[in-house]
Amino acid sequence: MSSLKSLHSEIKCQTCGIRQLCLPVMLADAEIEHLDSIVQRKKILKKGDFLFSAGDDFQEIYAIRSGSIKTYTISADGTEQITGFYLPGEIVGLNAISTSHYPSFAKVLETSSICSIPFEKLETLSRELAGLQKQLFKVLSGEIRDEQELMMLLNKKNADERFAAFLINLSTRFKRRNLSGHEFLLPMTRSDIGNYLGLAVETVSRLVTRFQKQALISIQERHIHITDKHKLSELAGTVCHV
Amino acid sequence: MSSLKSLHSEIKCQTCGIRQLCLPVMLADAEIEHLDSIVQRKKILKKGDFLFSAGDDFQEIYAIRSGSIKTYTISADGTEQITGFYLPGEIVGLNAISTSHYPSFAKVLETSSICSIPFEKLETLSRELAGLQKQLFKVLSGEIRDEQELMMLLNKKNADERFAAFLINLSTRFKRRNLSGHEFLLPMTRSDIGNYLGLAVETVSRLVTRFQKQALISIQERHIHITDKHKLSELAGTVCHV
DNA sequence: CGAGCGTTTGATCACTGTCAACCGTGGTGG
DNA sequence: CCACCACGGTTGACAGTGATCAAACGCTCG
Repeated sequence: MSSLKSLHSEIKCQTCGIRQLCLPVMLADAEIEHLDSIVQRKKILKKGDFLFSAGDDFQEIYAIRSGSIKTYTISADGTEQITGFYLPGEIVGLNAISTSHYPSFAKVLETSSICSIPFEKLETLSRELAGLQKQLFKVLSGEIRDEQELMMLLNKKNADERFAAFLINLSTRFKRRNLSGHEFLLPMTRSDIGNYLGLAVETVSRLVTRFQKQALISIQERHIHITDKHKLSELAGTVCHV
Repeated sequence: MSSLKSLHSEIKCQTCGIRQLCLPVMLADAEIEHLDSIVQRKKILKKGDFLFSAGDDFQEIYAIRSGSIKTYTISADGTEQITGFYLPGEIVGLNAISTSHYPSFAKVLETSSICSIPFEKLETLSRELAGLQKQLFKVLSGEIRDEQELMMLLNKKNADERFAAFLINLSTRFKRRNLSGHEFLLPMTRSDIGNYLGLAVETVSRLVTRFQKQALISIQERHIHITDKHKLSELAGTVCHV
């Protein structure tokens, strides 16, 4: 236990491998120390654990250090709607600020290491550190923007284009984390993908097989290899930057 | 001209009819004066005018005083996607913070009075006024949340439910502005509605006529009267709070 | 080893998009 | 002043994409 604690206390924003993706990105070393002093490391969470549930009191936001999370809401009639997948360096819980209760569930998709940040303290600190405030605004604004892009996707694109866009998006995000953008592990099930993209599981499954036949990708279970990123990007209606 | 100027200078956050919906909501009187000092009143804008276009340098965010705005993006293949409609007291331009360029167009739907707020100054001021910072965070967070709700709508609901939800949403927002929630003017065309909801114009038109036959609403041109809010809410999959 | 979940594949069907035609209105120019 | 056009809106006929229903298979985990 003490060894575990010492292990955790070794984790610091200053030395965190993904700090350039996370809140510290615009801060000087001395400022990062301030931020670090209010960040709490959490235990490692396992698949199926909840970061928070809809209705819980909003106290903190969460930064993913490793692993992945899905957030989803449940509507009156019980249907689940996945609102996002979160990768290392991304912040979860921002949609709770406006109402002081989390409006969604956050479920861990695979063993993950999470930092929790008390939001009141973060607010206070960001009044002292202009760079921190700026970054917070950027993260919030970026999330709005991402969702607007997703809206366009759901409104105007067919199944092929949605799935292609989804894969390209994931690829881009993995790459930004210095992981391969061509070969990675899907953290979510086909069913999750379908739910997120507004498609039936069966449709996603058919897309997987068809995209393989068309030599755009090759998949074994969750392990995906993007073999023709250019065509995939074209399909997605975005420009390929590799 | 001087009379126009004096007219404009009379407009102040302190006495603005919608200040309890807008940024000043959590501020003390003295603090509102600070805010007011950085807010610029703009000329009255007319239908078809642009607040900003995609690609423009991001300098300021805009608060609607009266009238209405639509924001939309244009994708590579030229299709337009409306991302939101904005009513008095709502803030436009927040999705530009993360990239320093507006990612969308903002077009005026009817003669509107708009306040513009230089964002850098607002950022600085919000480091002094905790209430202002809090409200900014809330507005940003609220926008994320609204969009997630919209996502659910686009992903999981059929045409009837989408249109019902759209009307209920508008009704609620008008009511919060002390306008009638039962009778109001739609600021946008059928085509806009369809674009926003991911439906063809023809489908929207058919919905209008069918909802009238079902005695849920009655519409003359843009003038809508919600006659059975309860059933409409049920259809929308939300709970009716009237 | 069995149960349950995740995945795949096939057959069918319906919602909604697309195409087409038409009406009314408002604006423009000859 | 009128003719014309552009635009917003409505209605009908038809077709296609993707949902739904059904069944079967392979993993994983208790």
